[in-house]
Amino acid sequence: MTFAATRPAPSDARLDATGAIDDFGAIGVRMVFAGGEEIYAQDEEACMIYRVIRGAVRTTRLLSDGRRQIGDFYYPGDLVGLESGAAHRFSAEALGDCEILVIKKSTLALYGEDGARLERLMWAATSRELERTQEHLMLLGRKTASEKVASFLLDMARRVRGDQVQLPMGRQDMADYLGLTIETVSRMVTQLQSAGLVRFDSCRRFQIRNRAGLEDMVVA
Amino acid sequence: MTFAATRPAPSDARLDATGAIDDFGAIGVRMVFAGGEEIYAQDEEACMIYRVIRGAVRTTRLLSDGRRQIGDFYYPGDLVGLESGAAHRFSAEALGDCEILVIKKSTLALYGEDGARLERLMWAATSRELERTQEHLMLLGRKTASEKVASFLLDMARRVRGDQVQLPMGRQDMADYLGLTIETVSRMVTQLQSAGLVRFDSCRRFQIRNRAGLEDMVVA
DNA sequence: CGTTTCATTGAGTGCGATCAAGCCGTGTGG
DNA sequence: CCACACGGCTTGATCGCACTCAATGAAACG
Repeated sequence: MTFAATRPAPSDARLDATGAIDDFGAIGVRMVFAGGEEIYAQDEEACMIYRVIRGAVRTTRLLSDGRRQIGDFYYPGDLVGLESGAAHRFSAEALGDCEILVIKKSTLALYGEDGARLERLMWAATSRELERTQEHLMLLGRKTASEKVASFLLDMARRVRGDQVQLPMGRQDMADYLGLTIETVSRMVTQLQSAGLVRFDSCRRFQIRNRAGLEDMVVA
Repeated sequence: MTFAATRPAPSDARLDATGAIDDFGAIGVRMVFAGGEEIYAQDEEACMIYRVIRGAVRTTRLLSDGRRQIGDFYYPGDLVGLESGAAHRFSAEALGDCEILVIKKSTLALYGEDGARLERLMWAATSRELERTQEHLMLLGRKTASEKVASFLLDMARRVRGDQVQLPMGRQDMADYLGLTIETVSRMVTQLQSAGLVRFDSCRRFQIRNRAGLEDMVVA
């Protein structure tokens, strides 16, 4: 099984227009980021929250010696940057070109009743974020490499309607999310494919061939 | 280096009296739990929150084949059980005898302005919880065994005033928190002690001998 | 067509897990 | 008071999963 790279086109973050999507109404500014661009930095003050409109985002944390951990991946509709009271523990980066609604937290207070409603939404989102992080904890602490990759692929498949799944991230990002090396991820993918559980059409596109079998790997 | 067991005395959970401590005022009921007793179960509906008054609590999650992950340890003043909207992802257990203030979430609404203030407190606590969990993520995903144990001991030492630290948990709990086996934890402790970084007077009591050296192990 | 970048594969290593004693402090009963 | 058993901790020997190092393959781009 051998697939190769797809490179994102580099470009500048551009201010676009005042955003206007469902829950967050006209609050905030829409921005466009190119693949790999930083949305906010680790240790930066956390005064904004970000909502993905199009594309995908990853949050990453770097150790001084270069080891990297990805906190989570975010997709259209998700809120990014809730993580903290003061400073961001992770940085956020565009994963391929994407469009982000940037909202200043302090402005929410100006919107009175609506602002309060949005704050409740943020709390709910923070709570869900915590749940996902706890699930991630279990995966990192107590699952084997093949279980990690199987869990990940199932999780990705859950997000889409059809059975074709398009991955917005490369193998290195998967590895840094799962606490593995890129080589191990690659081997596990090959192994899952050999076992007939999944089928990769290209390195970023797959379908599940045997959902029950895949779910059995994940234990519980 | 060889230390042995200290066994907790078994007893029943007893209802005590209506609690009355700082922020949460007279809301809630104080209860006493014996070491090892379950405070709430995995998958149980999450309608209560719990505040540690005395003793310590661990949250744990079990995989069907017995693998266990500890989410976090909680100490006096900490809120437990914020984790979720609907059902608890982890169970909570007393770690040695302890005293817990149990608060029904729905009653907070009855307290009007005060209730709203407490809800804000809960959000802040949820946010802090998320931060701690993210730190834990980094530890599980990208740190070595010795770094994990060193991080843990530093973290425990941060909680106390003097330089004598008393651990409320045994080696198995440390292992399940750090994503290691009990044997590896034991070896790393021995190793840190041989290196002159810490000194264990008994298996649950230690002091830091070389803080800078210990901090150097943790990378960043 | 060469370069670049990411993915896959192979060979060998090492860290942490597993299996198995042994140790120590505590509790129990003669 | 001592003998013994029990549970938690430590230590040793060995194993194996995932990492490391290295080479190759496959697409995208100038």
